[in-house]
Amino acid sequence: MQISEGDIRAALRKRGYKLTPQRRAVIKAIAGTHEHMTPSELHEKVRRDNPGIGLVTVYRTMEILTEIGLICELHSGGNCRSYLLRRPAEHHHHLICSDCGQVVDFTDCDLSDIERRLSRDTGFEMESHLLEFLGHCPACQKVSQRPL
Amino acid sequence: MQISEGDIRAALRKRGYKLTPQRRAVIKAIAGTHEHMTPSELHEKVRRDNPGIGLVTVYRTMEILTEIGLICELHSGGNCRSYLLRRPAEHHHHLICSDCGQVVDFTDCDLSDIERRLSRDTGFEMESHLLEFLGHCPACQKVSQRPL
DNA sequence: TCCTAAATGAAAATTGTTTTCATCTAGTGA
DNA sequence: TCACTAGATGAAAACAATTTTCATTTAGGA
Repeated sequence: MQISEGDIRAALRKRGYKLTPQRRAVIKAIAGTHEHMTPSELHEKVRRDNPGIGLVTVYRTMEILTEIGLICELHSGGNCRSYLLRRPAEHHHHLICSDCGQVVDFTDCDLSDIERRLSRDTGFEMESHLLEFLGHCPACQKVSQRPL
Repeated sequence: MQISEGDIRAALRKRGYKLTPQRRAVIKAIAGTHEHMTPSELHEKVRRDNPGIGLVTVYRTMEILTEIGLICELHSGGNCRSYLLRRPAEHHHHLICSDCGQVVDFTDCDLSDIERRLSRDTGFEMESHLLEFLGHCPACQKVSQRPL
């Protein structure tokens, strides 16, 4: 785990947010895996250790963590709001296993040439892009090939 | 407009679906623009000419049209379920104006090399990918630069 | 034209998300 | 260390999006 609590505390404080036990619990839960989770999945996970925490708090924490840039939002696979701890600090993309939800980050795909060309051809002023790959990780491939 | 009613009828019939007046109205509404629309936006538009049509029917029609491959789903810009008439038959991507919703299709971006390399490096079996660009179209840039 | 599987719309049910509000607390300053 | 206050919390309500149910209607084949 490369993110220390101190870093988080500093990032929160910079914007006037407090580091509460609830937020710490939510962060711990999302930092403990590299699968993406919806707010309710995360809530369920958080509740195992901290039964008192409400779903609303998870929603609110996700909002803040996204703003701070500590987590990423994923879109593939139907679910519009699935969250993931941000690992590489720099711009990167995701390769997602549609079976187990595991995510591989990759940074070595540069779309800026394409972006520039598209911008030139269409006159669009570019704002952002969304790139995700969806597939089956090696472990899940084995499982599905195993005879029942 | 490159899709004829005959094509649609044939595509529907092939899977045992009927071409009802309601479906025709929904298809007409989505084919009349190249902006992406959510089910309720589409519903609103359809109702202008056909007041009786229910939102449920729009949902059901979207499902079928997606299955048939007549429309695409867009993800950028928060909205998870926004639909667009499919124009190029072949694999393509979208460049979306985040102000007016206008969409430009582009086919000349081939991710298959990247996909292959990623697959080789990670052992993933690739299933699909999601690529969208978000920006401001020339017309909307002008509007926002105009002094108030 | 008749018949039947499929489609429809209204309403209810379900699910996901946001807002409201009374209460509580992290973190600052004395 | 303590008191204070802006910010955070949880429960409940409100709101929004989506799906299901069901009685009725209808497209399209026989």
